[in-house]
Amino acid sequence: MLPTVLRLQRRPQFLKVAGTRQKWVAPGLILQIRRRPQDEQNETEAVPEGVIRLGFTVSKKVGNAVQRNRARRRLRAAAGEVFAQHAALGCDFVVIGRAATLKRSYDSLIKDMQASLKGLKAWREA
RNA sequence: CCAGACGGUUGGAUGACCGCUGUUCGCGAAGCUAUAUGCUAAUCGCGGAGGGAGGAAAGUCCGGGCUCCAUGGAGAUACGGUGCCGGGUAACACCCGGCGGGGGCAACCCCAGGGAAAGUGCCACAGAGAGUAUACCGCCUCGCUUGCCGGUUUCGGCCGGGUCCGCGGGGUAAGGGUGAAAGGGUGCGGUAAGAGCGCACCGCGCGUUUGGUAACAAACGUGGCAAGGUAAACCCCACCGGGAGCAAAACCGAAUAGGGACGGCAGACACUUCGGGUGUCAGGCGUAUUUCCACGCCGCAGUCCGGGUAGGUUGCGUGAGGCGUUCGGCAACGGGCGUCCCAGAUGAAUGGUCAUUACCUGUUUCGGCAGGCACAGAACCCGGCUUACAGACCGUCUGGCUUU
RNA sequence: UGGGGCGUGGCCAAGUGGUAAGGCACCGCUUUUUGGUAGCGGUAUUCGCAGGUUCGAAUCCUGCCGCCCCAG
Repeated sequence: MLPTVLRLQRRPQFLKVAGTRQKWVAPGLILQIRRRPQDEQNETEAVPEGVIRLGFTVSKKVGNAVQRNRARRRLRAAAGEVFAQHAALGCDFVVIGRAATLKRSYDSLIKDMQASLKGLKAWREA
């Protein structure tokens, strides 16, 4: 049974993840992580236990709208393969696209993602 | 064949695996009920079918639809916009046809193209003079003085001439020079020299006639040159414009706090602006429970109502719609008939990966190999404009060369 | 979506129709034993890009490009 993967949908959620200052920079992407504390359940946005939440950010530095869309789609496809299998439970992630995301091959992108999870000690064997 | 002008179409293809998001159908969950072999507005899951970025989706420069706000009607002022004429259109700053001006051998292209005899302003430098024109050089004429020439002489001068120089008065605007621009141009006549002073042609203004719906054009007559440029300087004239925007707007509506209504329970005293408020004691609640003390909070507990936040739903795609055909029109476009339904997201889908292939470039041992494959992503919708764009294809026309 | 502003030497910038000030920086010279200071001289501008109006445009008009800010 694979864990549920939800999407981050609000700007404050993204800011919370960025506020932890925990990140890993890979050639094809940047990964930010926030481990949700247990006592967050009594807040308004209660999230069930063991759920992985994921958000994507691609800034205007990457290129025009077409290039930004393409970068986000490649990251989303790669994350769909990696995160449900190997990401630590109960964490929020933000994946940031870089200019190299467009040029980098798909295999390298997946390896970048796996290395980032291991680097942040959020790797979980399937 | 080469060079060019104009108009239009298109914006790679196929397959495999894994996904995303609407629509629709079926089943199930779930919910409701009269508990049955019933029902389905919304929600979730599974399966089937079918749909899923553009010519510019872009810039947000114009014009509309739609929604709300304001507004009794009409007008004026201010502000902003538009600006040859006619037509098209829901409307436009758009489009079509025509006129005028400019460019090109031509096809064809470009033009904010109303008013400068209503007024104001500006026209640097240069130049004599820059807007009631001017007079520096020059040209002509008149006068004077000196020199000069001729005559005469009593040798002091006098008379005449007026080529040269100078001074003064007048005439002139042809020539020189300055400038972006010097107050019509060329020629002939004319004159002391000149000048629209006169004449011819051209240009310009005015009038009439003819053609044209009109802009305008042509012809004839006439004026005798007056009226420099600039309105993308102020301005004048004509016409148009209420404001804001789908994060508009409508509906549903949690928690918390606050507001109101209802009846129930609830005390006394003091002060007071007599609605109520404040203080003391009493009372209630909380600190697991009970009693006392202490502390904190306070009218208590309940039912209902309205506004309204988060959030959700609608707005939201049948439309000034696409395609085909026919009729009218030079055309833009309009009418008729037939046919089709064609994206709907909201941290935002429309894809990811791989393979084959088309095309282009380089290289080649002619087997291949390497690289590239434009501009660019809907966000309420529509009509335009502007800007970006690798290539491919089609049609019409112009000039040149060659051949027949 | 709506609104506003800016773009001038390498940097900061003035100039609102008449041919682009000033300061810092840079280079050279003088002064000084040397360096600094001080003084003198010099360099470099398609005025963001393109078109138009005008005799003439950084300036006026139109269309683009880039950057910044504000409101929701």
